[in-house]
Amino acid sequence: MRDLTDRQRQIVDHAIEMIGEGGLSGLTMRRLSERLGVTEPALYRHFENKTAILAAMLGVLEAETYERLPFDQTATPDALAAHFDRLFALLTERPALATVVFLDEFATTDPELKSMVSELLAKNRERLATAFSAMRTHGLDGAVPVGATPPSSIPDPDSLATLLLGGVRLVVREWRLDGCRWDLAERGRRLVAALTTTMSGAAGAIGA
Amino acid sequence: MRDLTDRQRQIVDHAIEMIGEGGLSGLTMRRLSERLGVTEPALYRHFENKTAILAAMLGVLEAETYERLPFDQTATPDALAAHFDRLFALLTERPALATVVFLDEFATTDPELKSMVSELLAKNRERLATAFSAMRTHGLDGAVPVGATPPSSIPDPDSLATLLLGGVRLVVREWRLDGCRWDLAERGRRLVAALTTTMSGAAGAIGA
Amino acid sequence: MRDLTDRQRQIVDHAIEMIGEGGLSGLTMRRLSERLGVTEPALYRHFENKTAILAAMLGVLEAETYERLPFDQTATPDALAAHFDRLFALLTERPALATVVFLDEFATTDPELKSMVSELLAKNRERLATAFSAMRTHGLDGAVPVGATPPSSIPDPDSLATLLLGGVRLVVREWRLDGCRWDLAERGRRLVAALTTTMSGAAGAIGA
Amino acid sequence: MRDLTDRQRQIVDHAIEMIGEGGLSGLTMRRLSERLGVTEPALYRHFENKTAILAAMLGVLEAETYERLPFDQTATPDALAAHFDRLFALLTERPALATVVFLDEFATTDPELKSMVSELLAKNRERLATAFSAMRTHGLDGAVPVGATPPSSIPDPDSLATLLLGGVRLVVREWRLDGCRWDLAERGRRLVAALTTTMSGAAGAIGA
DNA sequence: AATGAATGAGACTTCATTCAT
DNA sequence: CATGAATGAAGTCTCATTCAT
Repeated sequence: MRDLTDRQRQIVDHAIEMIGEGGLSGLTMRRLSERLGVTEPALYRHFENKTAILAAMLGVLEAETYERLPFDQTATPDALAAHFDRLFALLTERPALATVVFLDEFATTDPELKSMVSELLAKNRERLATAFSAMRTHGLDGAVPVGATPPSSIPDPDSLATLLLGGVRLVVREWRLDGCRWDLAERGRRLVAALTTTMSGAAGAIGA
Repeated sequence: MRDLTDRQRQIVDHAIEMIGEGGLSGLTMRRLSERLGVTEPALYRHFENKTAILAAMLGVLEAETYERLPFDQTATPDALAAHFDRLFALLTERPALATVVFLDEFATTDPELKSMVSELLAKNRERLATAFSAMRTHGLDGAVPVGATPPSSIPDPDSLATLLLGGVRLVVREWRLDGCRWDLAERGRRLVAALTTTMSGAAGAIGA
Repeated sequence: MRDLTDRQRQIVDHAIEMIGEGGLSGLTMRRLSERLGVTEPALYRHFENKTAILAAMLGVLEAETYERLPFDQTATPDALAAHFDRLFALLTERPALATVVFLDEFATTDPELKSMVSELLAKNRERLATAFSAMRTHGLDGAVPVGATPPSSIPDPDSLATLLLGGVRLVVREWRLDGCRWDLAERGRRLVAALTTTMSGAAGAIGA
Repeated sequence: MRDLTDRQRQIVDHAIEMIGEGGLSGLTMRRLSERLGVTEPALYRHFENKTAILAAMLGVLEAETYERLPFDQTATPDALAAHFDRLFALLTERPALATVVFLDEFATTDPELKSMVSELLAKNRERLATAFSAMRTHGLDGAVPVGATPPSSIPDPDSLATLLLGGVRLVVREWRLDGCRWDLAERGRRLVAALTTTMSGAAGAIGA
């Protein structure tokens, strides 16, 4: 994903906002150009396609999400919670992202974008799964010395990752559907806690 | 709107299939009529407009999903697992539903549909939440006598419901994105198990 | 080429006329629809594509040209002359055809049409070549009895066909470029005569 | 307009190549500028507009064709054959010219170009006609002394010129349509021979 | 109950060209 | 001499919908 020019970045930003407001179908070249105060053909000087705009958007999202939400080296429940706290804060601050980040509509529209979304999704889940794997190895508090018996009761990291990511997606989605009227951060924190405390209980049971 | 005629039901069925193939944007009145072997105006004999078709579709989905997937009275982890097993079987058998059931695209298109989707989603989650509540009250095996101390380590039923529902949605979504090429039932079972066994561990720790 | 409906035929006729006036680039869906007194989308009820219209046009041209210009069984110079007389009369009567019949622009626009044009051209030339072959076999007046030595001085039928067809095409083209201001039939007759009399002379020389 | 600058010449050359590849509609200012490695406005430094480029192109073609294909003073069949041999060699070497040289599409686009094409065509034909006239006067081998009775069987020089030029154009066109896959020189030689030998036969018959 | 024909709005895209820098 | 940014006009095509029959 080559670096975007200022204008390109501007276009992408407006596109995100528009999708936030009216979904993917709310983003048309015409309306996008109007919002930028130019005519439609002007957009084509900066992007080859509408698809190119969407692709750039995915790139920006990936960069922004990953850079603004770096994953802690130490994979503890607290680190996880902090990570998602930052995510919820970001989405609260810029709700349009909430529509776009979890954008599965893309999948049906353009085959080219389909794989991009697919990959992005997979990468997200793998990062989480890796974190859960680490917890299994080093203990939930990261304190288990190397070589010690892992608390094997922590199950299938992949499934845990799917549960957490899916849960987060769902809560964000409901928040959007409800017009962002309630406190996403609070509800989200409870969600993440629900998983991590359950795990703590389970791990503690064995560790005891 | 209730009690669809045969023809209406036929239309809705084809619509489901078409959305399964090409997403919401893959469903056009033209293509729908072609698939039914009639012309477009014919559709308007049976439904007022496209929105009405989608609304009817949601109704059918609700009925079909809920009727074919009755919730067991006994809210035990096993009952949950069985429930979702049935869901995965249904989706494997008729993959088009996988696209439609979790259709959030709807939200952006039509305000009328938006609330329908919202409600459907909420109802789903509440049913699950109720189940988790019951587990908290009666123990995971449903054997805790009324009045006994609940295993309080089972957290926030709403969050658990969101995690499970979200996780299921996500796994189904990935399955579709991958072209339904892997075994949804197997992967899904692992997912549900991941949550219930974690809960068992936690509950057991305290109960012991 | 399935039979065209009345409306389709109407569209094709107007298309021919428009190409006659402004070349292939003079034919736009917008202008075509305007001339028919309808809006653009109406055209798409009758033809899938602009290409489909052009293809139908080629079909009509082939039919009309070949049916209105049947080739005499007896392949004599006079028959040839008569044939082309009919062609020149047809073009004079409906000059738009002159632009379309020899339309090579098609070749560059649409790969699908390219082969249609190619074939049409080849068929035309082959018919002529067959006629020249017959002359070689049966004599220019068709009177040489079977088995007699052919007047071998009549050369390469294919080349003769190319010369004649090419000459006719060129004269028609010049006529169009000059705004159809001179007598195509007269000039065309001289052209055909130039070839056939030359052949007569040559054949006579040997036959003598 | 005369005496193109280096840059102008470069532009025209690329334009020829592009028309060769995609027809007149394959030549756009955008693509032309891309191929030259500059932006569009740069082209307007060198030519007033697209028409000017095409006009310059016609000029170049005329010059190049006529200069590289000088007409022999002696108008004999052999000289004609040699002339066209050189033409076929030129086209084989640079097939793009084949599309451009006989470019009648031009006629429909721009009235200014229309007359240029018309004139070019006429000049071509007249040169040939003059040659045929000379043959009529001086005999096919150029040996008939001035004042002798011309072999009157050689008909209408104008028509002969049209036949030959038209035939050549057609054979070149078919060669292009077939993707330049066969030997143009060989096929072209046969074509020219077909006319000249026919004439020889006819003339010989009388001359004898 | 269905069709044939049409429509208004609007989708994405391309073209030749211009203007300030 | 060239660019970056933009434009007006126009291109083909699709969509949901309507109306007379």
